[in-house]
Amino acid sequence: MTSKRLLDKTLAGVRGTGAGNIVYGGNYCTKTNEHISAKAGGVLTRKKAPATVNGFDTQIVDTCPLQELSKETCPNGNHREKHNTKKKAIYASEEEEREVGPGEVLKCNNCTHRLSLTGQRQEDHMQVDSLNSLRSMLPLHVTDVLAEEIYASSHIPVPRNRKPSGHADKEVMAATVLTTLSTSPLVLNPSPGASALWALLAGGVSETSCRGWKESLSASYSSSTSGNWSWDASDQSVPSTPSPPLSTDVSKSFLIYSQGEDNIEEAESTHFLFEDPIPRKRKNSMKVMFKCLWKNCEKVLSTSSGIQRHIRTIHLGRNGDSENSDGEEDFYYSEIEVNMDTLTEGLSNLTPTSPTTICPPPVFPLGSDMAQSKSATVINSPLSQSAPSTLCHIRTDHAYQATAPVSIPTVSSEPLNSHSAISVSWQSPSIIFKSQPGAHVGILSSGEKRQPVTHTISKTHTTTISTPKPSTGTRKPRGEAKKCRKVYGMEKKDLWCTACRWKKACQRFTD
DNA sequence: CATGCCGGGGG
DNA sequence: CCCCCGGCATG
Repeated sequence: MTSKRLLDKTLAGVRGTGAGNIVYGGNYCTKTNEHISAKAGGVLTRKKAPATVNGFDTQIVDTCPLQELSKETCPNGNHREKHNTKKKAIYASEEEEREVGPGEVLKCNNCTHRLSLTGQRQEDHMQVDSLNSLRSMLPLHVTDVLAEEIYASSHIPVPRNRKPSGHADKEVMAATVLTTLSTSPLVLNPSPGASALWALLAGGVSETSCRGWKESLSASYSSSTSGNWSWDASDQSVPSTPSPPLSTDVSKSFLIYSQGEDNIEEAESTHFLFEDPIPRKRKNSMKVMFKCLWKNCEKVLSTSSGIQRHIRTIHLGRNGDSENSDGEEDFYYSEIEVNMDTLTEGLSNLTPTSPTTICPPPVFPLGSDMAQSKSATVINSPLSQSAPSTLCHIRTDHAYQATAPVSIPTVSSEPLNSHSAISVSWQSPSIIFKSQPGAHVGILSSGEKRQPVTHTISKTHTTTISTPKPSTGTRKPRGEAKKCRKVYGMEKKDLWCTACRWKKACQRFTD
């Protein structure tokens, strides 16, 4: 390849990376998502993408801050899935995309955000200025892209009123952005390149030269990051195949983590997933990050200064530039070692607790609630988040993962439908997994019974999870509804439903 | 104790 | 299957 070409590629890669983050999150959500992300990514080119799709993406991007974004990703993915066909087609015409070329549109597998270098997205107006400032700090093109992407994708919440004043501020912003970014995309690939990136970030963005970036990026992408898979410009095949990494072995590890629930299935068959993955993933995935401990703030930055700034400006309401801090910020953040994988997961939910944090899931009883966690856990153990109103302590230990397998079986009973896996009741906003309620679940609970609790809830859960085997041992608690016997009375026994007559569980008045 | 059901069993 | 019932768990 010509150097030029290379360059382009690299650039593309960069972009892709940016976008990738988010998408990645999506992946985590579910296996399905992986496809989605890939596809979606393909599609996304703003120009070309169908309005619908676009709209969707855009919306998300614009509207949500990083955290939300991550959440949204999943859903997004779903939607996308729906459109997949379309997308596929689009993807198919890679050529088209290609034509666009690096300069013009960012293409990544991921999608979510592709910006034109030239133009900001309409939505971004508000932040344009900040963006610009950011840009100035970064090396040339790449920077540009990066920044934009970052912005676009993560939308770091920056006080709008706060205008970047001076270099310092800019730096801060940049740092913030980058950091944020780190949470997302880069994280995904714990490749050397990534580290380089990190280093860069930490060091001060502006310093690095384009080249350096490129190099590192390219290196990371080409080699270790199988993850980038999708987006590799050269790799055209990817698009068509939704599931990215599968083909490569590297992907293996990726898969495991990335494909959330679905993995379960796989996991089942392949135990190695759980047993083995941990070590593997750890390899290069640990990173030191700084997490904001402020209540409800899950911000995690890669640099201490960044986090300090964040705290200072966002939480303490001090001036961004006041470089001199009394050190108060120190109280509000902590250093954490983040496992990239985990992070990613977190990304997907990015909820309250930072992505980084993961609380080991409680034991899983068979409770339905747990089930959810199970599923999640099984996969990535993202859910842990739910619990953590407080943060559990950071540093992820995947110990619980070990447990995961156990639960799997249960879960597995579920359908392996595509996305199914996680249906998550976690529907809370944060949800990660996409749940498409429809199909997969459901049925399990059928006759089996009534769970004492509220129907709604129980239903959901029940469905989601495989119902703990009711029959054996545990008898279902008596239903509340009046049964035939009570309703009709012994005298009218003939009116009873057969089940009642047989002394079986009433079929007519089910709870 | 009345119910609701499970686990069996006979036809 | 269809019918029944013993018996246990619950409220």
